Amino acid sequence: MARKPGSRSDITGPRIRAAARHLFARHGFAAVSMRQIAAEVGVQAGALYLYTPDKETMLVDLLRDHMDELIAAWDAAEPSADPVERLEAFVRFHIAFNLDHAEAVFLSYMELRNLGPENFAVIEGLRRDYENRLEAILRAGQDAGHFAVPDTKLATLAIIAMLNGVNTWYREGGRLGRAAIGDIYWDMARKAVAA
Amino acid sequence: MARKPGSRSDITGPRIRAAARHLFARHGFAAVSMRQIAAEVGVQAGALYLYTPDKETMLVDLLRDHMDELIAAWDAAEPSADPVERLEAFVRFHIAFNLDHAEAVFLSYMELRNLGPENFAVIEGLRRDYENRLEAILRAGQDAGHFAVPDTKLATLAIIAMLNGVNTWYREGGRLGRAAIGDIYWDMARKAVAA
DNA sequence: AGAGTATCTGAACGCCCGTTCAATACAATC
DNA sequence: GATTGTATTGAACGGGCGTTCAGATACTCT
Repeated sequence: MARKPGSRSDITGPRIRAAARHLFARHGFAAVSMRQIAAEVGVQAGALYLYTPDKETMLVDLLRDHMDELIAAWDAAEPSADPVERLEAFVRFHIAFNLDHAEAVFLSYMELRNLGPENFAVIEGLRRDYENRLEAILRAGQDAGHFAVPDTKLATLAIIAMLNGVNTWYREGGRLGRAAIGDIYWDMARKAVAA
Repeated sequence: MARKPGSRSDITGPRIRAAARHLFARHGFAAVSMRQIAAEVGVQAGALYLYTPDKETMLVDLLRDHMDELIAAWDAAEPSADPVERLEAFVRFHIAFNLDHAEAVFLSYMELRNLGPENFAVIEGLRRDYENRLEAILRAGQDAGHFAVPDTKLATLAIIAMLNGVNTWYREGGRLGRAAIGDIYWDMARKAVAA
């Protein structure tokens, strides 16, 4: 046997990425073998190397694509210029996006330590880019007198950490729907930075 | 060679636990081999099995001991009966304890997925015990009219997630000392749940 | 129909894994 | 100083790891 009927790289490629993302998120990067990923896709391990030079590159590509998508989605949202409304939009956006990309979010926070220094720096830089967008909102609101935070950078990190927490407990079909969760977290975030 | 000079189980045991905690936190449970842990301690891999039946038990013992210590430390603190003062004490306690046990905290959040179902349930139960202590504070403050949270359980999880965030960026000798960090997070937490 | 290219297999490479265990050197006790 | 119990080695077990590559099959284009 060799090439399989119906095989096409633009089908197999995404399937490999999805399988890797799923398995890495579920069991951890180090605990998942190339053979397991291949089995999930239905190919032999050797075939993976048509799509990635090595295992670590597979991970860093997943992380970078996720961070790029996150930043692009927020930039595309283009909410109101008012800092308070912007903050509300950010809170709701962040929760919704993270719930829609739970596996990639999990990976982005858990598997950074499996990256070499240069790959680590790339992902860390993208994360900072995203954080800076929230920090700019807080600073603008502070300057306009709507917010009063003791430390802008810490408030940024505190809000993001708080919002990220949703992913650890949210289950589809649970007590609260996504809209209700957005309402609740917006209430807490708003008050936390209120003047 | 066999038994080594000066060898005693009450010395080697803690050294093995410390090495495992350190290496698991740094590289991840699955990425660390028994031989690496043994090398860090200065023994052969086989010697580890005098101290643990297997690798997973090593991890779950670390996690359970950490959670037990966390809960015992908070219960020993016995702060004021006033909900607002209790919440302030909790915020400062949680940050301080987590910074003092950064590796174990990291493990407790990252490596649960490497546990079998029964071990997972044990650690998850201890975590819930701890969360319930904060939830009780919030409920008491709510009943007394000092707090106004839209959802007590979510407020509990939101505050803990926010406080846990400190561990991801804190570095010894950084811009802010621990006391200042406690002040800043207490300010935000207080306002987030304020009536 | 035939050539060329894209896709995948299957076997192999050297290496490391978690775990077991008989042998053995030291410590503790008397 | 002899004896008993404790702590450890070092080798071995079967198996899985990431990665490479020659060969084989399926599509695509002319």
